[in-house]
Amino acid sequence: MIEITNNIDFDIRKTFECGQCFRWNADENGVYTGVAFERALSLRQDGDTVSFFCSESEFNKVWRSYFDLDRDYAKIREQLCVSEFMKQATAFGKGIRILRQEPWEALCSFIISQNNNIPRIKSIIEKLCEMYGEPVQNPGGQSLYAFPSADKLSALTESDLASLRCGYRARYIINAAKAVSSGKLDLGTLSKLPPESTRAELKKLCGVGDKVADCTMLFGLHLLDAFPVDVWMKKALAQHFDADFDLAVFSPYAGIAQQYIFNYVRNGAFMQ
DNA sequence: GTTCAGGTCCGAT
DNA sequence: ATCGGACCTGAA
Repeated sequence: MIEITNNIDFDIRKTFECGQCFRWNADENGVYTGVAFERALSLRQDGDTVSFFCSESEFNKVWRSYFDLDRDYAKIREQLCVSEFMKQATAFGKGIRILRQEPWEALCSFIISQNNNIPRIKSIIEKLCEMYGEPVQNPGGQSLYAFPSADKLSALTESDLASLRCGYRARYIINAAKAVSSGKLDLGTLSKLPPESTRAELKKLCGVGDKVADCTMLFGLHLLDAFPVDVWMKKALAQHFDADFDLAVFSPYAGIAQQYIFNYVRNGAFMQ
């Protein structure tokens, strides 16, 4: 087990519940368990101490980067405090960190998320993992599965995904898997292109528009300036920002700003 | 029965 | 270029 102490800027609940990911779940004791990079992890938090139930080498090799622990979010929040609203949003979201999720998982998950609600999104993704993901070792006992590879999904047909009940998105998933698996879309080099090209490449996929492309960039490619705008963000921008507001003031962290704003308008009334 | 949910596609202007 | 309707699904 690894403990991070005196940890003033990492709140695992906020990080997992702020809407960026779909596969981390808490048990009745507040212990979160999830899977990434074909590994299961459980972790818990007491005050400013976060305990990772894994070896030190695994923590350093996988999870330190996954949780973006070497970035100074306090400093970024200072930059983002350009208005009273942003002061409130950043204060409310203090402790959120943008996860470095796997590119394919992010792309596929946000394709599934379109015009859908969160409980269904989660259940579709879990079913997808149970059906086609590789089982991972889990000291905690319960069966856990990795997110299925694009290669694996590229060999499926829409009828193979029928039991997911994901509707018209099944076609999008398989098409995207084929593009990635064949190399037509190279997720490995995508983040090295100019951001507008990255976005354009993603949007070539059927079922990937602005929102899904931006979520893939922010959450899957860790391009922190990507700024996904969904219905909640539209409302927030209309209500709390001038019409001529220039997002460039958030650069290069517009995506982190987005997450604070989204979390504040979406969860503000219910969490604290 | 209707509406809604972290949008996108497609055809009509 | 922009706009509106259709779209799988299942919970409320």
